[in-house]
Amino acid sequence: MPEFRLYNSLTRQDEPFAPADGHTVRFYACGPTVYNPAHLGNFRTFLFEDLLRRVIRLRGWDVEQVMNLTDVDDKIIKRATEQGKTIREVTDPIVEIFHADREFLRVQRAEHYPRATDYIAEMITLVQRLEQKGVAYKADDNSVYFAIDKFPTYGTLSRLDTREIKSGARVSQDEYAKENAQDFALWKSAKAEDEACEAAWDSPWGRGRAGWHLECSAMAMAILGETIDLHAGGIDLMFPHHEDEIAQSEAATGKPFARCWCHGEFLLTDGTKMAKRVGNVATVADLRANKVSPAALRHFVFSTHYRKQLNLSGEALEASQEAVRRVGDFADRLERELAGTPELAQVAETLMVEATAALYDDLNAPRAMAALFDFISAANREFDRRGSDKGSLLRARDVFAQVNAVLDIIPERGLDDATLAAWVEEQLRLRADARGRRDFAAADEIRKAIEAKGIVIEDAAGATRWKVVR
RNA sequence: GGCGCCGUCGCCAAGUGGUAAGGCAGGAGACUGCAAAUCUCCCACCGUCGGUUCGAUUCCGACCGGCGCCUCCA
Repeated sequence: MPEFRLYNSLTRQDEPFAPADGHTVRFYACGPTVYNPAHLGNFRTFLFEDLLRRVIRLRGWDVEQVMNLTDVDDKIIKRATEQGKTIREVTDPIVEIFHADREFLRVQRAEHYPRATDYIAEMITLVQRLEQKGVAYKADDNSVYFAIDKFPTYGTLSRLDTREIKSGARVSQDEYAKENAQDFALWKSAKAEDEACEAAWDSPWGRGRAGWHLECSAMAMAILGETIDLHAGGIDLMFPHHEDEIAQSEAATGKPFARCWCHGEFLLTDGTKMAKRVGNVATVADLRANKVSPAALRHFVFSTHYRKQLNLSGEALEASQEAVRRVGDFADRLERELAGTPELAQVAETLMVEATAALYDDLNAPRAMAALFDFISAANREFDRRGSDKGSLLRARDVFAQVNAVLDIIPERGLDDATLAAWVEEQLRLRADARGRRDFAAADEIRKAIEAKGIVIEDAAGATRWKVVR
């Protein structure tokens, strides 16, 4: 079995990866802040994490994955205040949308989706541990901060020299309570609006709420343990979020927080980062409105390596839509065929070897997909030769299923509409009659009528097949 | 100012020190009544300029162009 390798942001190198216990990968992925439906940029990261999860399972390991839901932060409080709601009333519907979108894009369910507000006690305990270690201090504003100069290795992940953060960087001017501009909040004292929307809790430092960075450390350690195998997220989280997670966690436990860090690159639109502030976001709702299939989006995302920026365009999406159509047609054929040639088994082995080699090589999905398309061509060729080897067919099905269990890019079938189906079958009977009479004009008329309903027909040797294409 | 990434066929995109995967689009055939699907064949010398090397798209340097992080952020 080929070695499973991942690029570790911590060492900036490809490294062999295996779970510490040799069995279960303890995996933490930073999740969404639930004040707005996640956009496709967010989902690119979740798709990359889905790929990672599925490849880990292909490799034979179990996964215990945590994805947090940040359900208390400035933006949520702002929205709650504007709408006169509690933060829970703001976040609950968004959490539902997140899961619906997630399912739509076939992102597998993680084992845990902890909400930050359900782990306040763990966060308070963590802050207390940090106070005991002397790396946290309470400021005049009743907030608690982490003193980064008490944590000498601060900056290791992002390689940002704190002394160099100057000209281009904007440092918030209003947080004067901090001893050092780089210190970050562990616990924020409550303001009136926080109380109004139920975003404040009791603590040893008075009413307040946990800082954003703290939740990930607290929940990761509470659910997965003090040293986890894998921590993933978008590249933008590397600094300061992940840097701060490392500082908090390791200062408290004295142990490494995550053995391997993985960061996914951005999705761009029109050449710039997809972000609400830029106003170029696209969502799963847009995808649905434009009838882009989830399989096509997955193909599109996986056609570029996860550590490379990817530009979203209608053209690229259409190419993926078409590519995935081919995969779907082949999947149908694989089901339909009764046997293959002996060579088909060999072709399947090649796919298995090449796809796993690519996937285990730092999740090289583009290469795995190339292997898949090579396989589809070769297998089609073998089927055209009309063999009678049952075993090779079964092997081809098995390997195709294994690769697709990772990529999951077979487009969904058209909606089951019994009335429409009956109508199509009736039309096809009429058409068959017309063709039998060699009345091709009439046959073509019928085909046109069927195609007008978004259905394409294929005259095969025995019968005529049809499928919904839109 | 600091840190980092990228520039490969019309579009998307892998990859390697010894003359470039795959997808989409396109062209020519086969099959078909015609289509559709499928098959066959065709379709790039890797941003520019230097350097290292027997040999570089692949290493080094400079330059040009694009993007990101350093602030909430997937």
